[in-house]
Amino acid sequence: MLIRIGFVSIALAIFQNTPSSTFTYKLFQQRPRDEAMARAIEVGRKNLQATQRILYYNAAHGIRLYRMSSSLVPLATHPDVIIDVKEVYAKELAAIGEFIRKEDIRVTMHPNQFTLLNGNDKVVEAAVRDLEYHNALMDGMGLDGMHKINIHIGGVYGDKEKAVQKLYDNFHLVSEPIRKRLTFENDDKAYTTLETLTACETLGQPMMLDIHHDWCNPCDSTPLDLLPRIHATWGDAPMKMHVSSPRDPSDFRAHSDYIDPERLLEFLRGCKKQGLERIDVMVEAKQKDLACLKLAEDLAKVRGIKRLDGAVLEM
DNA sequence: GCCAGTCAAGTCCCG
DNA sequence: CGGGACTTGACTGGC
Repeated sequence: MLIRIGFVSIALAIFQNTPSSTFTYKLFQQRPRDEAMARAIEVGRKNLQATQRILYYNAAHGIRLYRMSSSLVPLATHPDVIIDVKEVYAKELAAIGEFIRKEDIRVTMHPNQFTLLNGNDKVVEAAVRDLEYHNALMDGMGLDGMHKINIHIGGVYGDKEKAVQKLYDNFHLVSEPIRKRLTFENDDKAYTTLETLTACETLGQPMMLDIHHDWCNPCDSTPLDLLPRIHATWGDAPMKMHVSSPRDPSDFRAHSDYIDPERLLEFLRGCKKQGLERIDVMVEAKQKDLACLKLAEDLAKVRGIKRLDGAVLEM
């Protein structure tokens, strides 16, 4: 079984290279419109350059899974601003996409917690706009449907069944190109693995298993019990999952600096036993790329696991 | 150059 | 129903 490990957004090993520089609406309003617009576009370009640099770093370190920042282009979806990212950054996006394909890196994006498809009309409208923005970036990179955009089921609003039904009812608002990329992740408080899986099966979208969220918010079945069904939702695309470790027993939901390989290893062994040929593991840890490489190093010490590259292993 | 406060988003809990 | 917590990294302003 091939295991590819990745990290989120920023490479700490690179000096002063954030892909998430901001330009807030408050500041936007304080300047003449033309100047403010130019500034927003410039910040976006800087973030894309930082992203390109991180991808160089990933290729050099054998890291073939990466979640891009969701704050690449500030204010791109703000109703009063709106930046056509595919047009404005056509050259930059094409170059990044070409590099991603050449180096066989799988990229994903994860709109923030405020992007939900089951809220009120205004919330859903903003969420769809946000998904279109994320999709436009990946489209501009010329990436296929293996590169995913991940969100959560959404709010509960006092009645989970009704709230999930709202998601189903709203799903027609999500365009076909976005559906090719959209995954749903179980969360640490509201929607369990089984509830998320059921929604994914109903909608025909892949399920992103977050194993730490499952520990925080378990259901009657274990992730390994549900693995055949979860795996099936991915179709032709390799299955992807999230892992993080609790920072502290008293602060269980928060992410720690690095990943404790033990509990993950137990899950990976179960995956191997069930015949999975490949799994992509996204590390969510404070130490980002350093935690990703450390996990690869730790897993490589385990008997039966071979490190093929920086963050690529064979089990 | 450091530290505290601000910003942005939507939900959920408390009063 | 209004306000604060939650979350996260970047950034601003005071000293």
